[in-house]
Amino acid sequence: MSRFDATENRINLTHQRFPDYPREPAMLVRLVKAISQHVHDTANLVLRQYGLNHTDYNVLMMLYGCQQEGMTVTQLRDAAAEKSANVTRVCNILYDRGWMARFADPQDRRRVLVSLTPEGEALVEQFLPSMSSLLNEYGSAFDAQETAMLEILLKRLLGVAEQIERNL
Amino acid sequence: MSRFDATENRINLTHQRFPDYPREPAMLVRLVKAISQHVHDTANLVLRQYGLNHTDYNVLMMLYGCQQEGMTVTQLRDAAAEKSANVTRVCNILYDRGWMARFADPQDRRRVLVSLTPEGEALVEQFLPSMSSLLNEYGSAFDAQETAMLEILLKRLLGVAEQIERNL
DNA sequence: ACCAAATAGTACACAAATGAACTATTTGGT
DNA sequence: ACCAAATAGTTCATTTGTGTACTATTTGGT
Repeated sequence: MSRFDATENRINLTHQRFPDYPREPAMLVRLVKAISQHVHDTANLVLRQYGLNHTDYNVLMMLYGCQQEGMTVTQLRDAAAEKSANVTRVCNILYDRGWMARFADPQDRRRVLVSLTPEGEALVEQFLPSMSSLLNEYGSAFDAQETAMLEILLKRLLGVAEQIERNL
Repeated sequence: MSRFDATENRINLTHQRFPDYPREPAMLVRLVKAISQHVHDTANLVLRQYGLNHTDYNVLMMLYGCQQEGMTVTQLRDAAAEKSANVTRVCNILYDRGWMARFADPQDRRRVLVSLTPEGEALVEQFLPSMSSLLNEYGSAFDAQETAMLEILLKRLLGVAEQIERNL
């Protein structure tokens, strides 16, 4: 019995009490929230042994997957889907631990470029097996076709969510 | 051009550098995170006029959709998918504002039962139109079949995520 | 009946996230 | 050329979220 049943029952009853409350999107949004929380919590458990948390990991992975010599903090903010102030906070931590390098962008003096240090690269490659295993477990929920379908549907939902936020 | 493209490019490159890093589930997990964040941010904007934030809303909705006279804090924790300490924190706020009632459970002296006050019910019904509109906008991304498919797939992913966490 | 283990909810210290303000720099319009 | 508006990144105060410890109560095994 999933804990989500409790959530679902509440949503169904809300829809009955207030018929304009749209059951389906409410469910989707709650499911997304619950999954995100679980992933976050589990990732935190896995990453603890490396002295990291999920947010650190997200930022590090975006740096690892960067093909230029460095990326701006704004690029990192977008890729990691974190607020600017939080990116700065996490970057400070990573920098203090020697995993991140910072240098001025010669093309725009407002900008700071950030990249992984060799120690940072080594750290990432240290935790990548564990995190890959975890991700594979999530992926095991679906076959290839379902995975592709889900990616398409989620991308669409994200597109709409981004649009809604822009229009506010 | 979605900001998610930046994320996707980093994931693709990471997969090239480290082929065991599973591109598909990494994408799914990142999409879920991004959507959750957008929903959270937008909900906060919408709810601000009522003096509420997204977490408050989530808790209130679980209370509104409760058919018994009250629910235990543990039930609320499960339904709202929040940590116990956070539920207590939010309940304190709602209680202080007169939106929530608290009383002892006659059947188990460890338990506290919580429910909406009439003012709390009125508050919920005040913001329900706005939040319903927002949810309908998210739902507009899909037709009925896609919605049903997405709900099924996300429920499965949540089931796996819950299982993984239990096994740790 | 007794007692260890489990449970319920809260307090509290701390971590993580965020909004707003800020300074420096760049851009775009006149 | 000038300047207002926009941008980049950081700081900082505050809010939000969480892990752990705690007390009281209940459960389950002997």
